[in-house]
Amino acid sequence: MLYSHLFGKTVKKAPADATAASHKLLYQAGFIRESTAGRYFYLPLGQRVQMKIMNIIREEMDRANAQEMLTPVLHPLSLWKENNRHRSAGYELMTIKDRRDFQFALGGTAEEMFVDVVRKFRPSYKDFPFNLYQFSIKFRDELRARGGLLRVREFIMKDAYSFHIDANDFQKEYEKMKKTYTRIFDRLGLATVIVESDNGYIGGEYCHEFVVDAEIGESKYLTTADGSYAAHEDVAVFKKEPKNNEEKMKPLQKIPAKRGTTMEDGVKFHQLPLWQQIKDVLFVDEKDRFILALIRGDYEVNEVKLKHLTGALDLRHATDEEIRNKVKSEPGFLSPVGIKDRVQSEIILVGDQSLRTVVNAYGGANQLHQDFLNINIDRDYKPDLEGDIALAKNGYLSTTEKQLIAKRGIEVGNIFQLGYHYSKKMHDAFFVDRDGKTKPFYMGCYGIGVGRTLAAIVEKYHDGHGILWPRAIAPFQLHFIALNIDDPEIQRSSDYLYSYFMNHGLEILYDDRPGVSPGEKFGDADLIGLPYRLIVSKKTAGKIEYKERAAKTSQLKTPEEILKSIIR
RNA sequence: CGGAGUGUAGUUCAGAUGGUAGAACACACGGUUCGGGACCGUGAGGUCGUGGGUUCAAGUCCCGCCACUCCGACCA
Repeated sequence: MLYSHLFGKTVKKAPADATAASHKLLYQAGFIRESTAGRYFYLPLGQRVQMKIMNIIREEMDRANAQEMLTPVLHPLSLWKENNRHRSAGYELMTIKDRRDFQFALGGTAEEMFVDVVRKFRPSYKDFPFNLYQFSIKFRDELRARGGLLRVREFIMKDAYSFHIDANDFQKEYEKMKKTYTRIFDRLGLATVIVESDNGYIGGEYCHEFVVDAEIGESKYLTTADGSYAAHEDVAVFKKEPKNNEEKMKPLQKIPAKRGTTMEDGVKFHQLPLWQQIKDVLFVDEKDRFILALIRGDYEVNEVKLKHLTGALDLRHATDEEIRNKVKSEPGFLSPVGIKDRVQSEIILVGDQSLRTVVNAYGGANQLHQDFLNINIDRDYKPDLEGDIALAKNGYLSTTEKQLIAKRGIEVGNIFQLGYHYSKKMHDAFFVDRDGKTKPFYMGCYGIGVGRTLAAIVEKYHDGHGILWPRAIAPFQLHFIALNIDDPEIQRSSDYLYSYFMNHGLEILYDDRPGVSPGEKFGDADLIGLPYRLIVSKKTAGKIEYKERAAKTSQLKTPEEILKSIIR
């Protein structure tokens, strides 16, 4: 490729509001441009990288016997309605109508489509298992796009869906995909952590994220130093050590308490530890039920766990007005004790197991400036539901007594167990088994965000001057700079070398621009970040200056020597 | 959804108190330079996000809308 013909050029300044390194560099180096928020043009350089990433994913998926196909981007909305997912995913699902008023969803993920195409064949048990995948544009109506390619509203995703006759068979595929993904990210130069996580609106019972460690990432997870445990904050569990269980229960006492409304105010007023306080967080779900989450004072409520325990799809915090008028309590003084007698509408008391690690707890008394002392579970209140609704944090102990470390990372891929989540809800999603009976098929799905992976690579591979592309995905291998190209002799030899390397199958970007200063050409080469830089000038005297992007020094070599060091 | 902020040339920004739209970079042409983002000259490029209002006069003041960015989505 002649640089002089390359569409998209480097610029000195990145947009003022770009904060992510990958965003700035991909912009400055001419790989991407924004269309509207969260929708990007991939310029020729960017698209070359994207294609290379896709090809690596494709090779590894094919190696794992998955089969590539393609589904329409517009999904009939009726399909999404079969399992009511248009509602649960409604907040980020986009819909569109054609001229006949036929409604479509702009696909954000394609489980329904793949179930639909599979059931068209009325499969037999003999046809299983199989794994189908595609690369296609996915639409997510994100509340907020962020960090260049890191969180966007439109992107290419590799999504795969596997179909099985039972859980056993699926389990093998799940493990195979874990290995395949690790191989893929390995080849892309990314070290990934496999993190247990929440299925969210995709559904199913368990799943894992592939996370690249990075401060800029949005995925919060907890891990142990030895890596034996890694789980997303949404699902991470930890040990809730007993506090004062040996203490004797004292009688419940109501006392005046002129204090502020924070947990800290309670600690100061009563001169008692934070952990002895009961934290009461009132939520309202999508059915307008009140949900009072109860937890030991030094812990925080994990909303994802709370949703799972209560079956709520959507939670929001109750307003002060609701606490006063509907629950007949007082912000900052909520208490499970006697609260059911106050509320007319439905209220569900959800207790965290940590409540059982304390006796004689204290907290509000559902009235302004009134507190209870010596509150005891079972005696003074009884949760309707009890379980784990606590948020794991840095420094807590894992269930195996190891320190948990909180980290952030970029979620570049994930694998989901779907089980019967779709096949039981959608009609005809079955196969005919050996015994002649129809049974729902068992599913899994597996996704990789291509653009986000690209951004994650840049986050990992850059320095103060620009990008350092790993060779496997660099848009070109060689950045060939001709200085003094106005000299016909140099022009002739550069042109010759350009074809020489091309003819040897190397991808080469030839900076043939006349009248551009050396400094500018070097700057552009560093910014674009191809793995090898070659220079020809008056000074190189028949040889070529060779330098690897990350290296400090260069050597003079012959074309043959360069070929040898590059084609390893 | 809440809070904060920003919309002026392709980009980064400047345009106190209202009075004929500016710079730098980038771009085009000419010339000089030529191993770490050189320089001189000339030139082209803007419905000041959008709609309304106040005013003799609005980029500037007021109101609505739109777009975009950042923070938060949590302790009752």
